[in-house]
Amino acid sequence: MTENLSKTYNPKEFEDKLYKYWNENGYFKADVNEDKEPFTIMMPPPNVTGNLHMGHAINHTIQDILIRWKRLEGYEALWLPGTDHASISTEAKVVAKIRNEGKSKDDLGREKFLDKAWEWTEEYGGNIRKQLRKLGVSCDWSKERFTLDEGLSNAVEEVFIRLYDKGLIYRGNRIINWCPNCGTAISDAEVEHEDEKGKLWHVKYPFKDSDEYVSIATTRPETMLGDVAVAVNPEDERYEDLIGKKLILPLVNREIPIVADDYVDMEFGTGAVKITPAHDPNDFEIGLRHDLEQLKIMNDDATISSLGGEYEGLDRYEARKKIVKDLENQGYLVEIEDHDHSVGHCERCNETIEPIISKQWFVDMKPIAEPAIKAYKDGEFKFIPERFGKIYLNWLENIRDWCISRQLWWGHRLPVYYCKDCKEVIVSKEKPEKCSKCDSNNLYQDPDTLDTWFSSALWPFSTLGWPENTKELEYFYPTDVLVTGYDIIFFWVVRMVFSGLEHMGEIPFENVFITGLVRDPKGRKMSKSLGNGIDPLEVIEEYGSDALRFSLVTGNTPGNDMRFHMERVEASRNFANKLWNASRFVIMNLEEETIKEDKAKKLLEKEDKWIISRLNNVAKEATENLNKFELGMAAQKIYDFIWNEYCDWYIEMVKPRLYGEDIESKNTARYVLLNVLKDTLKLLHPFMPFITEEIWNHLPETKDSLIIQNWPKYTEENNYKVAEENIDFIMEAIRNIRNIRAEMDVIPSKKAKVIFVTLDNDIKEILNNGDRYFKTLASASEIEIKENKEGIGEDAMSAVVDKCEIYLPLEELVDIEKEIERLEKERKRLEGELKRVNGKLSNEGFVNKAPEHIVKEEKDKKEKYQDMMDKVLERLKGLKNK
RNA sequence: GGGCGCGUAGCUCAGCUGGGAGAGCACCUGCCUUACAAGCAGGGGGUCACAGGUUCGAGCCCUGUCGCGCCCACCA
Repeated sequence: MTENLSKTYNPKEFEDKLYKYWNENGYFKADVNEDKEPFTIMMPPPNVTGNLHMGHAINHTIQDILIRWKRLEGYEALWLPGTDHASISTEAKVVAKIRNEGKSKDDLGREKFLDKAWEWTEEYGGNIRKQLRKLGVSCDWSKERFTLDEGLSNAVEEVFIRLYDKGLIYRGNRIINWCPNCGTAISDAEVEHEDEKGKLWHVKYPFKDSDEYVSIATTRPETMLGDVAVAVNPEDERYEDLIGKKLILPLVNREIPIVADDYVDMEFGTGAVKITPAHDPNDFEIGLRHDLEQLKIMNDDATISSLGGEYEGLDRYEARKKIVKDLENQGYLVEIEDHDHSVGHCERCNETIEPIISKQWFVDMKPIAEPAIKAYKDGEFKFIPERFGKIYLNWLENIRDWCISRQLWWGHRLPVYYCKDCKEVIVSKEKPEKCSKCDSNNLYQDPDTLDTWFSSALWPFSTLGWPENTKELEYFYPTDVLVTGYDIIFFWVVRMVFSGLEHMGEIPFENVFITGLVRDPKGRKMSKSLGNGIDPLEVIEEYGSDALRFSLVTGNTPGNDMRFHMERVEASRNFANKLWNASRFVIMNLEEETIKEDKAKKLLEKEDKWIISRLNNVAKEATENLNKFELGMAAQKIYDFIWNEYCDWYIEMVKPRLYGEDIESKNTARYVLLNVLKDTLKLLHPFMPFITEEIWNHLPETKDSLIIQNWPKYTEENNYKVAEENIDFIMEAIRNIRNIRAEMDVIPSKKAKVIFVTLDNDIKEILNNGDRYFKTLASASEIEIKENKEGIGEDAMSAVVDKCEIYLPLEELVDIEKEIERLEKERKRLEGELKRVNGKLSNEGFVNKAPEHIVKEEKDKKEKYQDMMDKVLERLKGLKNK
């Protein structure tokens, strides 16, 4: 006998306490254990200085459910946590901070800036860890990693060097995406394209030696300062004779040639394109083909460079204005057209991206992408849901080289050294003593750092000790599931796959579980700028972690967005409360005397077998759902079982035995109540870890924690089909009696006699031993079983169920009109059913082609409904004759 | 320009390989029945966006239409 639970469910009383208890007892830990199968999840590392939001909440809840479930199933379940240094966003925050102190990055210098950044990281870095604990995440904190820690930094350098040695990393002048605000290059994935209303300016480019001109169109007139040619399609008859001729670039007065290139679309605009190799990716390519000069007319802060002549120093938009005005004044502007086009913005700061030529480091993606494409096509890993595989493939199949150098300080510095004397490039982890080519010791390190995603791409193996061949790496890699949002498939999933294949020779995970976005109640994205974010911690504070978790995984499916409604959290909380009280009931009914399992099993009654059988099947189905990553479905089934079967029916059915005199029957009921509850707690534990553990610890004979119990398994022995059918009949009969009472306004507390009329021996058998069900659950004063209606007055109320009629003779009643109305409703319902069934059965196609068991089902139904219909009609006839 | 998702009860959403339309909330009626009013019992409410097709049978598969949303793209 144990102490009972407190009177009301109050998650605050135990959630934090239990988390500490689990953690301190080492239940979250996983280590190499050859006796067990590993199950591994790598936590997508949140930004080290970030705060918990709903996106984290849903992701981590899903991961925790999977880990807890697998742990219960007996796997060595590793969930490895960590944080990401998030170079660009952390650096931006630190820059803002020192700006508030009146200084700039350059004032401080690199070293002091990094000191500040580490301070910042330490100050804000703990938050996310604490916040995650509130959610109940059962990850192995002893293995926590940070992308900038020593081991991971070593892995990053190792990868850089290996790829460089293989010729897959190179340095070159390319068009990159430049964010003037962040002051760095960014990758294609970090550019967000938005359609904007813009203008298309048509400008005359006159021929050198005639009054004729070519009209070209541009959306960025300021780039004309860097024009070095005009291109036309070689097939274009309009320009056939003009190829090779020279034009004079307006305002600049530079002589530029007309070149022919297939890229030019004859249909668009005038069919002539200005070529600015330093400021447009296509022009860049054309420039290479035609050996054109690259004139970089813009500085890193988006002002016009010294090559821009009189426009030098102007901001890009001021320059645009002035150039348009000047063109107009000088008669070069033909027309201005409205033109919608897509403009790239910095994913971090939303600044308009400037495509600009720049010397950066790149990863040669084609050879690396191919194995990643093949691995997916070969089914080595899969997406849940599958459709995201298309997105993955589409990205990889159209991939361009990855710009990995960033003009930032917070991050992994490139392991690259340059010789000042001979310009030799030396790639090395340590600074070499002298130049390998000219022996000069005049060496300096590349100031740039690597893209944050370069290090997170290695996460699945760098965290396990790579490049060392550790036993952890051997045991836990590849991991089982990655849980992440669809918004970072390109940033991260893709890069982990090709990195895993390249460096480990194996895919990093077998399944990628894609979660949708959690939106606000109106369906908008939660965002800081809208201020519509809902703080998971506040929800936990009010309703408890279990309630939040449960509402995040029910009622939605992988990859689909969901709206967050507090009402749903409340409903989940109510469910927790329901379970809490049911458990209180069980505990308060347990007494000293217990019953041995084998004896109890011999004494099981119908309802005992029924609930055991139902639990058995729910365990089976929920497990099947979990195996298919259908977490919401699994949760729903467990919910329904607890509330609609265990609470609403089993507990109620068993009450008379608990309050009765038959000790053995009483003890058997206690045995079943307790053991079904225990298994139920195990099933629910992954979803609602706190409440289930708390209840578990209050149950007798539960020495160890729930978190390390065994997951319930389906057994044939616990499958009681007949008991299920019997109890189904009883429930159906009770529902009918209740319905009569409710519809006919018979006060429920008032006891009434119930008469069953049946010729069916099985039903007689069920009823003979079952009057206690009807006495408590249907408020029957007594029940009588007859084989015919003799002696039952027409003024009794009645219902018809399968193979049985039910009568409630009530003296003071009876509103016959109302009773007729009720029976008419039933007649209509049966009529509908019969029509449908008869329709099917009279269809030759159906009878001949449908599977046999389906046809038989329909025939059985027909018989049943017809029988019920006959009885209803007979009753109606009798009533109407009165 | 290409790709994808969604449209089911008043609201938010489930519905697995095609075989009698579900849940939660809201609503109506009656209950403070010694686990739970965060509850119990009963009830109303749906041409599954529309139109075709395949099939004995379609919410589910195919084609098209309409509406909403998302992603990708080097449209000067």
